[in-house]
Amino acid sequence: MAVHNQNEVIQNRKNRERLLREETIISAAKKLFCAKGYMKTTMDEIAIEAEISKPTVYQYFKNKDDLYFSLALPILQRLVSDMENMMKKIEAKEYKSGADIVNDHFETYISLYNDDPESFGIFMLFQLAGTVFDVNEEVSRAIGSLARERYNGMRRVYTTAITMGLIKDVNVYYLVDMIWGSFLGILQSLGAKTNRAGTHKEFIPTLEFARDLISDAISLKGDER
Amino acid sequence: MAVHNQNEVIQNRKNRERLLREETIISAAKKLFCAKGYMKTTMDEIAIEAEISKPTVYQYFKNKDDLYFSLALPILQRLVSDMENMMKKIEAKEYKSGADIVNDHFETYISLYNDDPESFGIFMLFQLAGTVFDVNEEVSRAIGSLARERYNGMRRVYTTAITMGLIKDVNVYYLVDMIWGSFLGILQSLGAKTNRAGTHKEFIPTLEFARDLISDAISLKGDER
DNA sequence: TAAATTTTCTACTAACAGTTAAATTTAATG
DNA sequence: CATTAAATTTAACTGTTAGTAGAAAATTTA
Repeated sequence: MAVHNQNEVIQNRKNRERLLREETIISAAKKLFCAKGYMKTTMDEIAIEAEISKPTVYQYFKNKDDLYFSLALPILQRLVSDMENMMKKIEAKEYKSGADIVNDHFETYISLYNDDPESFGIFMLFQLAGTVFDVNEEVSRAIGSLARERYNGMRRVYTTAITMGLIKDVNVYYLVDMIWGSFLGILQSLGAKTNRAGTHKEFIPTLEFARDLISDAISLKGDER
Repeated sequence: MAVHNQNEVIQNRKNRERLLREETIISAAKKLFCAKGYMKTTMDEIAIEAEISKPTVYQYFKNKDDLYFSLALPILQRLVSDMENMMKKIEAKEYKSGADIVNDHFETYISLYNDDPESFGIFMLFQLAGTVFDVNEEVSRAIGSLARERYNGMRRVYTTAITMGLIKDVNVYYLVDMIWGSFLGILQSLGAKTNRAGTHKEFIPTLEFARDLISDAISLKGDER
């Protein structure tokens, strides 16, 4: 009993240490990828930055792409938890209008981006990069399933909003796609214009414009309720 | 005189041959990049596909990135010429409503994408790929200046539409950004979902949804004119 | 036909992702 | 303290591929 317990405790510590080292590698990789770009960063450099040897890096990550796209996973995890929050809020009838919901929806995107623009950029790239990278099947599946979860959840939020009479009876598939697409595209096109994502915040007014336009278009006016 | 003439003729033929070979390389590169992706396509393969040797490829293109992004240039050229057409149409007062303009605007994007989804994908990637690729300064500048030209032109189209009383007095900077962004983002997010850009056309209804929503939001209603 | 010029190709280098296996360290156990 | 087991390092290695230098071939000019 005592021994079994001790084993467990040791195992726990080892797992913790493993996670810690994984984080060390990820943070070293992120620093270098962001500073020098994917192509110019070598696995040897990442190992040195993480203060370990190269073969150890490969014990934690299958290959360079795997490591790169692992940086995008926390973004998706937060997207899912943001969605769950919105779900709770609408079920608790905390939203008083369609505009409330759309505002919240955009707000979660903006704060997510602001908190970690670099990872967000990698996440965006991942969606486009099928033809460019040799993406690890496992990472790809993980990202895909989280994205689906989030997407289904957001659709449910808007469906509920329709049944509650907060917004017009629009096709929620298209609506959710359009909101996400607008955000992505605006970020991307303005990032390209300033030629460095994250340095300028010029996309905020455009996002607000888009948000208000969409929110206006789907909100039920006084005489329509 | 005769000799000079001959020189000229020969020079012309040489230029023609050079362009032809360049096209052969581009078309070989495109075929392979699209089939196997950027990473898995080697310069040797491209050379073989183009029926020349590798150093010859490098006589025509500085490096692999240069070759890759050269595929995106025709897309931008067409974007500019589409813009010029819309400019002519609005100056000739051929647009009868704001919806006409927005429809046309989206339509040019859609047909551009349909005509060559692969190149369009590369073009999209270019905007995001600053941190990934070692982009040639020259190509980068060329793309940047064409994009700016197009963007300024589209803004003028909408400004004219406002003065003509076809649409509401909105901020045209934001409007043009939003339309482009919506298109990009919707394409991108649905491409990610089906996991292969260009194979499915599922984004069309979402685009139509976005188009109608935007067009509705900026159009002057009967009682507002 | 011979010299000059341009184009192309053979054969190479340098860099880097990813691996292997033996040596070393670190920690757990009796 | 000695033994066992696990993880890490060392250091060398393989294989691939972007990019190049210099020879060879083709073409143009005289």
